Amino acid sequence: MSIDRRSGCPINLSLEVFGDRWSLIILRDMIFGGKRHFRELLNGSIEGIASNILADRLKRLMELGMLTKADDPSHKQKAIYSLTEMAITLVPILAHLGAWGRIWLPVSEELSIRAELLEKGGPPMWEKFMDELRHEHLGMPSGTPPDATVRATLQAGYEAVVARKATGAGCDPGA
Amino acid sequence: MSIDRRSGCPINLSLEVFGDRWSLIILRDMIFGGKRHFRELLNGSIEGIASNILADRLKRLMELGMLTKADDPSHKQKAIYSLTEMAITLVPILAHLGAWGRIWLPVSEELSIRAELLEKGGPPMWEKFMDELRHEHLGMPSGTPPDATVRATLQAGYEAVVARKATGAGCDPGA
DNA sequence: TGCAACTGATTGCAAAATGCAATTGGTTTA
DNA sequence: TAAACCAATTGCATTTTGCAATCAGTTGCA
Repeated sequence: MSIDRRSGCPINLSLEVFGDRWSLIILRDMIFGGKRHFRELLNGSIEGIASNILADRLKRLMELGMLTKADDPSHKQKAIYSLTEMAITLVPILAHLGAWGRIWLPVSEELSIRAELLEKGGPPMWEKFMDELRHEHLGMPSGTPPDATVRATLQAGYEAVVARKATGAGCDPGA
Repeated sequence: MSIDRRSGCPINLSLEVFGDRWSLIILRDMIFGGKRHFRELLNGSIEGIASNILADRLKRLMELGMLTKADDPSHKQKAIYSLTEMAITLVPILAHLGAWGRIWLPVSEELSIRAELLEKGGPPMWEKFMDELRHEHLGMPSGTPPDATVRATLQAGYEAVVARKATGAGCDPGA
């Protein structure tokens, strides 16, 4: 399950890191969903990852230097997974990937609003988001108040769409 | 082998399109290598794809709308594969992926020079490259002379590295 | 103290994907 | 007419995946 090294081409090597069905999903949930624990990733993923696959990919991503693991002081069995700088710099790629998917694939509105906001925010927003992730995961200092984070902005956009769709679907008593 | 639709998330859907070991390699060889025929892709790929996998992925990429196939007028059995606009717009993602891989993974110098040049060229170079691909694959008009193409620039960079490494390795009779 | 719920995993097993070599039916070239 | 070339396809062994059940240890609560 380690790297193959079929060739030294950067695209090939990148593909060997996350060219599978689950690795990037896990990183997405950690980056955009703020998930740090095994259970959060297991139960929180809408795609429904199996626990053995999750365990395997977490191990693999650690071996590849994308994640680190630490004990959670609040619970002797709890582990906290952290993104490394290597994983944090994936943000622009995820932003592009989301933008591409939004154009060409049958995305759902509520799940693509984050991609839309991130695309509109452009590189400055990505940089801000990466700084927030460095603060959260690497303990770097941060100048952003907790209520003005990029993640909170994206989450608010998501919730606005969900709320609007709920009323639009006939749940609004005034309609 | 068609799309799963585990969720409507743009990143997930993108992953279902090329979240495997070979699809993006094939697209890379078509985009950067100018490969259009089955044999070119089969024998030209340094990673060594098997013919059944190649056939399967070409079929799948056609079903997904990333490629089209046409008869080659020069040979009744020859098929020409063309990129669609959907595939051409992958160029910025490939550029980012190459840049990321170049930083974090053990890339080889000769295979990463293209990624370096593409990164240095930035979005203007990517746009020019996409226009060239539209000309080649979609028959759009082009204002770029054949010797000043982005692909030719990248290829020249590659060959310069190969030549330098060959002399540096002791093949230079004057050394 | 006892027990259920929760922690990060591991195991067994069937199904699917992969990689390899050989082969297919047809076309072109020498 | 024979050899080389064309885009695949087939058979088969190996590997990976996905699912359900299970594991041993920890915590919170009655």
